[in-house]
Amino acid sequence: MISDKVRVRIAPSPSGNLHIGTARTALFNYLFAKKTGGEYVLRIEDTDLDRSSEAYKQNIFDSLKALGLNWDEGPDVGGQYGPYKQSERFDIYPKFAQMLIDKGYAYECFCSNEDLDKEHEEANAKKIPYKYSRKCLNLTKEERDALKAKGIVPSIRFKVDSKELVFHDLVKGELKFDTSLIGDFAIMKSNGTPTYNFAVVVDDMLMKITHVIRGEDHISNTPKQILIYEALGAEVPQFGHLGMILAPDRSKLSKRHGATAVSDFIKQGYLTDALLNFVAMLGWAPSDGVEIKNVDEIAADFRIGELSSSNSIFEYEKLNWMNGQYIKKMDISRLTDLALPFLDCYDTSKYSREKLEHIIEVTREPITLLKDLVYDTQYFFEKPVYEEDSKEILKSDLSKTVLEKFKKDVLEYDFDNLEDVHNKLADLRAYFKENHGFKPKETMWAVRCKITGRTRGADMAAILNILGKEEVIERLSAV
RNA sequence: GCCCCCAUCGUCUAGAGGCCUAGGACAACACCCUUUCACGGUGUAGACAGCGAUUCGAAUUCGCUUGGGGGUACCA
Repeated sequence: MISDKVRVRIAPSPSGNLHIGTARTALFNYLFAKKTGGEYVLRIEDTDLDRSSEAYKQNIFDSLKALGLNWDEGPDVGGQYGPYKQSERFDIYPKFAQMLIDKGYAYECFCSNEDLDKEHEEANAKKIPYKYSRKCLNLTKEERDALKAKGIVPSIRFKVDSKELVFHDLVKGELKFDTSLIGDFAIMKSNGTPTYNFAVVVDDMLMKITHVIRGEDHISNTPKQILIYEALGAEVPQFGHLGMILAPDRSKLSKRHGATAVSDFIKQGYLTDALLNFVAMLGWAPSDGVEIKNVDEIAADFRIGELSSSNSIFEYEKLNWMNGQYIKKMDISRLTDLALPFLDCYDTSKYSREKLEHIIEVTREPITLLKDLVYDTQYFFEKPVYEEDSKEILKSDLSKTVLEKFKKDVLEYDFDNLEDVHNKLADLRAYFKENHGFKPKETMWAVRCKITGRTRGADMAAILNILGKEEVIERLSAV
């Protein structure tokens, strides 16, 4: 047995910021571990040194942590099966490759890139599927030594025998492959580093991974990997392949479609809770039909076999809606913490923390993104900027009539008493309705436009309460 | 080209032979509520890709077609 306990992993390669699709894969692994009481490990797959970078690695850490997808074992926290960075495991792979050669499952290949390119071209010209020619399969020891003496460093290829390979996928069901279609593939590059397919198997084996849950772009790697497990004499883990996330044009979600990295979404003002919740609903549905759920609730209801096996399209409408729901319901203090960085274009120091929370509280209702707050709170921090429709409204006789009275009445308002302000405004509406036949809406528009420069915004009483008497009078007097 | 995966409203999905004249959510539209925007409420519109087969009966099973996606590297 590999392990009695479920052990899953998420293995991103640091050749880019944490992609939303990778985040979803991480989520499902996390949920599965959580549900089964298993362990969840993070492994950094940086065998391709040229494309990997420290900054990307850091972004992956930060994003995963921001999402709350904390790992039990990983490069930073350690664990008994480390190291958890492939570049720190380079001494491990050659041993297993050599073992495979010794057992006759692999062989050295001295073909140059040019040789290989030629084989590819020939196959293309003949319109037949490419398979490695096995030119180096039967080289004698003398021939190999001679090649090495010439300074040629070999790669190592896995010898693929023909057979039908079947495995049961956790989400797709039974999957069949004819291995005669797979050519002998490289497991070690001539530079001494392992190829992806080899490194994953060796690591998953050594790290005692029991379930490999990943995107369906890995389906075709799976037979190769199973072959390696078998050659290594290791127990094959269970595989589960998720459908992918596609852009609205049904192509792969990429930068040209906008944000793809979790950190991009966060920068735009998406809440990590909402992001996680949304992405979970791509391919999974709650049994009670309630879609707004936190990770714990999702984990409790999670069954891996219920994952949808088809691709899903990433549309912003629902994400935006969900984000809005979270913003409306989130604890105001926490929301304020998250919102403040977005408001650094204003001098927020003129308000107390209490007042700032109050500002967020009264402006949070209609927003979908935290960055919407920048526009929506402008008139709290700066003088109003009069928009076109407001200017029009203020020009009317109706508005002038209202403001004339309001300006006088306001002296009597108890600005610190929100309820009082509320009632006084109600009186104002009632007065103009009775005496002038103005609609409540029209009365309020006059006040709102004058004070905020806009026709829309937070509750008017709250605005007056926050701004305070002095500021309100000043705005009313300004021309 | 070859191999593999997938196919229910615009989107995310429920549905595992009769409970489906196909349910929910987002978006849309209408109305209600209302000091604006919004929230909330009530409605309307909107889908089983096509064709065959199995069956008394198919969105659900099978086959083909079409469409979409993935893979086909000494990238991961």
